[in-house]
Amino acid sequence: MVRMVDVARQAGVSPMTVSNVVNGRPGVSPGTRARVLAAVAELGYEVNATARSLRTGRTGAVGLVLPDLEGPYHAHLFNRLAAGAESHGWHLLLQRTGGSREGELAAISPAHLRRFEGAIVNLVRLRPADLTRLRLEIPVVFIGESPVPRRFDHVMMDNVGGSRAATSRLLGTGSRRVAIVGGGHEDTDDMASLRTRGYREAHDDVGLAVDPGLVIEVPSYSSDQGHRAVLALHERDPSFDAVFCVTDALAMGALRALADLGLRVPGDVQVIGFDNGPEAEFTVPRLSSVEPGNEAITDQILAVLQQRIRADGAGGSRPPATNTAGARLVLRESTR
Amino acid sequence: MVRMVDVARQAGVSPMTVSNVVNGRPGVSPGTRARVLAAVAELGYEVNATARSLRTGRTGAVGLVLPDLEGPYHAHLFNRLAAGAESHGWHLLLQRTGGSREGELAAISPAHLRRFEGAIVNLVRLRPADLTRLRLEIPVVFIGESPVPRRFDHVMMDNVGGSRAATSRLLGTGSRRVAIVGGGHEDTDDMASLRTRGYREAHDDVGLAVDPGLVIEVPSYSSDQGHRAVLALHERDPSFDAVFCVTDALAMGALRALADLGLRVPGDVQVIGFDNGPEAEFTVPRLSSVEPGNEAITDQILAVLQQRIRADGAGGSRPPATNTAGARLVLRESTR
DNA sequence: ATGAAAGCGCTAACAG
DNA sequence: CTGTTAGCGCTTTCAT
Repeated sequence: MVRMVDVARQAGVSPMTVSNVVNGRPGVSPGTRARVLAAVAELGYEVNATARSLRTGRTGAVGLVLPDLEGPYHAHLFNRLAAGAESHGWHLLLQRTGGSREGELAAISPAHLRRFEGAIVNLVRLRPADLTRLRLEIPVVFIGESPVPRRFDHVMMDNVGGSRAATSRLLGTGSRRVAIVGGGHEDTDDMASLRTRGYREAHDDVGLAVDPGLVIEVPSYSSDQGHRAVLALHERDPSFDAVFCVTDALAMGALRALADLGLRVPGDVQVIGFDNGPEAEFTVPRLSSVEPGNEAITDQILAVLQQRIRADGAGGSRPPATNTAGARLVLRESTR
Repeated sequence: MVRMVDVARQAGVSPMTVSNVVNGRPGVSPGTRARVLAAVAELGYEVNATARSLRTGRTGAVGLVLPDLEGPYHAHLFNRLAAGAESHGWHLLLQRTGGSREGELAAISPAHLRRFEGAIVNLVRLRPADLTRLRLEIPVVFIGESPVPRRFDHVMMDNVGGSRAATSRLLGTGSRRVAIVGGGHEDTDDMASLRTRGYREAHDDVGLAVDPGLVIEVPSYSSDQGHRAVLALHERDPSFDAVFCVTDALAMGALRALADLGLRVPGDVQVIGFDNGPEAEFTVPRLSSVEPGNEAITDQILAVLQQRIRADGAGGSRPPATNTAGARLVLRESTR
């Protein structure tokens, strides 16, 4: 391995001068700079990021911690954030927790998080109580629906508003028996509960009661669960005339199940998803979906993170922010 | 930040003893160990991975370098590899190149790669000529179809065999005008060329000539390209009666385009994809696809990498291996 | 079984 | 403009 001292020797200068050249710091004469750069090229020197990081405490890398990459939503999130991070001068590295308690605890431990200058973390299993004693040694922005203690920054989408808009649309176009796939008890503030809250509010708006039999919980948000849920519902009670799925992945499974059942979409059953990923354009029929403001969310996350990273150490940092991005409905062929 | 010295002071021992306890090394009396662990718990000490890494040269992290996460294939690859890496005691971190020359060059520079103990790299833009002078300072296994110099380990799937099987099936079930979406010139060894080779071989097998008008190049392998390609082909020459898409993502777009055109699948046009991702189960109609041996590939990649990491420094490491995993056809509703 | 010394490669702070 | 000193937190080596 070629070290800075080797370059220094080769160029006949001190390591410090090499450091100054390599890092583009001012105050090096053109001649010296040229000799150093020549030595760098000749020896094929590359800075040792680990050593630099130990010395400066900065790594240039930002971590994105996600449960996994099932379903397209997280993949697109990563793509958008990676592109955005680039323009902030960071490298985004994705780490997976597997969606388990242990995986999440390990991922947010200082030992792992210190690889990064800052992190964007999406928890799904840990409860706020698990986080009360958490000491974060780097700036962290939490994303996703899992509630976190107030003292942390949290960027999320407008789950309630988006679900309410979707459900209102279904109820406003003749559907009376709207199922929600991926619904929950509304007794917590996780994704299932929040989106169920909007679903119920839309029912309240038109004076309709929610039938608990139409609120379907699922263990995960992948397509196979959507498929399975709709088949099971139809078996139990085929009276539903619309399905609101809390993710696009679930909705893709639901569309497949309706095709299996010989039901027409949107003629017999309307379907709306949530996320508005690129694949919504290519399902048969094309999927109507809640667009959660993906662009705005990406920008907000990175803005908050940059603020925190810059302010780190400096006093007067703003109080933690819970930012909510607006959602709107994108109508395609799966609704009337 | 709590350091090892702090723990040592608290426990009344030397830093070295703390190090021994924290790393589970033998030769520490039970009493001392207990006192150290108590101090660790009380102060909330976590080892500083950066410092450890600078000293030992090992990071515990393995990098996966991919162009991006467009389309489901790479996302599933990441999931599988992350799970596998876990069981080898590594953390898998995903880094994106954006699919550009500069992005790829930056990602494989020692500066970035040294964050990792080993890396799995999928290049799409760089040619072997760009890699001839490349000095890798950590073990790297290349994956994907982009050819790399012989001296590197390379794990890939059986592109030619898989494509040949898919095309043979189409030709064997009555189709005579089989288009390939994502095809290439066969003058290089990239994915498009390899899969086109199998496509041509299948034609040769039955004594049919390939119509160059049915070989459709695309700039990327996402669904919108598949959609666009099929619409354009139909406009130019609607005589095709089957479409072989070199990725599932393309095939999803193709299915959507055929629906737009009012063509029945598989009645009017048969469709086969490549990758056999989970979403192939949920398209309408369900997508027949080439299963490239995903499980086997994951295992091979990790096995080769572990071998290299363990052998690093030790002499007698085996010559670079080019492993090819077998492919087989999974038939669903989009074929007859 | 435990500890002291040295150093991984780099850069902040200061001196010249 | 350039160099010297010191040390980031940890672990290897060797002594006790």
